[in-house]
Amino acid sequence: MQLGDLEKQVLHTLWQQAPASAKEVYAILSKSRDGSLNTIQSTLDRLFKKELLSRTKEGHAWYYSPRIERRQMIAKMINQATEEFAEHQQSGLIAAFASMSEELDAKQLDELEAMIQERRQALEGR
Amino acid sequence: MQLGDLEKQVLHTLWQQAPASAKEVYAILSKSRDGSLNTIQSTLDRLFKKELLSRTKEGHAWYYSPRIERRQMIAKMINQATEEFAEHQQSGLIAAFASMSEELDAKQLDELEAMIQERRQALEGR
DNA sequence: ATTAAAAACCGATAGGCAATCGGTTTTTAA
DNA sequence: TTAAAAACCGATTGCCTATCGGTTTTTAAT
Repeated sequence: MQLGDLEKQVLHTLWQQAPASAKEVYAILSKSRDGSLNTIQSTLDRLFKKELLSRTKEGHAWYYSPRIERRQMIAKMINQATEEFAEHQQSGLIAAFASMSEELDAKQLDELEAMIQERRQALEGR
Repeated sequence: MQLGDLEKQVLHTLWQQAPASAKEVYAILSKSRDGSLNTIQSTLDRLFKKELLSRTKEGHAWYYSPRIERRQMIAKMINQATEEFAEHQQSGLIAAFASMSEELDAKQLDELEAMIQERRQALEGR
């Protein structure tokens, strides 16, 4: 899944505020970039066709929402990256750790462990 | 950094066996794909210009090697993904964990913790 | 119902980049 | 010196994003 710059900006916008119509997205993005409403519209359309957005008709216009959360998107990208480059298919996160641990300091390791604990709790509570 | 399919295949090849000349890479890749030596040559050239490969002249031909290890490449892709999509720039790995932990089971958590321990050892030993 | 405005939809175009390869120049070694 | 090998150059194709003009469809007001 390859995303262009504008597509990413539109996704960002919708993660902050959804659902939103083409006009609304345009209103937000036109503060920081040029281009016409039509361009936003076809970008929304492209994202919709890529199944990254859902949409419902509210009154007159389509209202778009992301189909996946930001963090799921990140997870997806990480899985994609590791699939493409890792030797043996391991869990994306395990591969990620193997690849990045050398840059982590003690504090970040603490942070990670805290998150692991949290996750363990969540697993137990079922 | 955007990489095409062939570029990835060439990188894979060189991670397995480097340095290698265009001819050597071609010999390996032509087992599983069509295309001419020239195509491999220009792909190597593109990767070289992208600074993903280094090369030295050994005798008659250029011999190419990856400039970064596989795992560094993965780390790079992960950092790129998180930069593009994360809200606040946190460490790529921390973002990754936040994004992916929900899919981890107890066994994988154990694995992660083991790696964290290893990393702690490495940090102490200095 | 009619019509004007709003929005969606369609199609064309430009630009960037990977992949591809023919042909030419340069290098090497016999 | 020259034939073979390799590098280098340039052109082409195809794919995809971004862009927007123009047309059709939908909506809402009179």
